[in-house]
Amino acid sequence: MKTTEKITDAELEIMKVLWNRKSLTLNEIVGELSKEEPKNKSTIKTLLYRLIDKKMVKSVQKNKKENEYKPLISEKKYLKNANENFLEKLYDGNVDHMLLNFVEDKKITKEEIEKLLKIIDE
Amino acid sequence: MKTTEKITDAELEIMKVLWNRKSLTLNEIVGELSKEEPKNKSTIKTLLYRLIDKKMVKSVQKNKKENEYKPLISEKKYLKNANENFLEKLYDGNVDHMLLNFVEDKKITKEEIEKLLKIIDE
DNA sequence: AAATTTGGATTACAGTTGTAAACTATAAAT
DNA sequence: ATTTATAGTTTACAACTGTAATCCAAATTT
Repeated sequence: MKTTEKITDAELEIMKVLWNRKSLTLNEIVGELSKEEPKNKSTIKTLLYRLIDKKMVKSVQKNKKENEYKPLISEKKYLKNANENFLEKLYDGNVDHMLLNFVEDKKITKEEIEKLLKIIDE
Repeated sequence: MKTTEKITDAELEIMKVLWNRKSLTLNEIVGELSKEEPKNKSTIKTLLYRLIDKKMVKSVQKNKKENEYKPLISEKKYLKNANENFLEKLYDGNVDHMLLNFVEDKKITKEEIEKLLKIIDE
C-alpha cells in the first residue's frame, strides 16, 4: 500500500485553500492565507513549487501573466492516509484505544457518539 | 496552554519502550527495539540524548557501568497533546468531522461505537 | 521604445531529524 | 599493571523544512 507522498505542515496550509476553492492563482492563495496574518508571497511560491514537484499540485496557464494551481490529490484521500498514519503511529492501529483516549480527554462526548450512531444507521 | 515539547517519530519509538517498562538501560532499550529488525545502538544513543536535552527522559546511574533511563512525561499526557494537535491540524478541531472520516474509511464500525457507549455509561 | 512591475523559477540558508561514527573514561578481562 | 571492551558523550552529515531572497522574462506602464 504505497503511502501517499508526505505533505509537510506548511504545505498542508496551501493544500487546504486549494481544496476549498479547487483552483487558484498565486495571488488568490496568498490572499486566502493572509486573512489571519499576512504571509510572505515568496514563501508561498516555494511551497507551491515543492507541491508541484511532489505531484500534489499542477500548474496550468490561466492568462498571459498568471497560472492557476490545482490540487492533484483529493482532501478525502489525503485525510484517509493521514488518519491511518496517526492511528498506526500513536495507537498501533488500535481504534478502540484511540477513541477511549479522546473520550477521556473530553474531546468526544456521549452526545457525539449518539449522533454518530444515527448517521451510521442512515 | 504551553505545548509539550515536540517528540519526533524516531524519538517516539524510544519513549514507547520506556513507557512500557518504566525504566531501562541502553542495552535493554536496544534489545526491545531490535525485536523486529536490529537497530543501531549508536543511533539510539543519540535519540536518548536528545530526549534528555528536551527533558523528556532522565538518566540515573544504575551501577558502576550503566545508567537507567526513565520517562519524564507520561504516555497519557503525551497522547492527549498529540490528539489535540492532530485534531487541530487536520480537522480544525472538529471532532465530528474526524469521527465521520474514520467511519467512512471503515476504521470505526458500529460495534466499536456501541462498545464505547457502554464504557461511557460506566 | 524604454522603464517598471510582477509572476514564474531558482537558489539560499539555518534549524530539525534520522542515522551513525568518533572520542573518552572507566570497568572488566587478562 | 596492561589491554580491551563498552557506556556515556560529542561530533558529523545529508535530507528535509520553513522561510525568504534573487534572478529572469514577459506584460504593463510611462
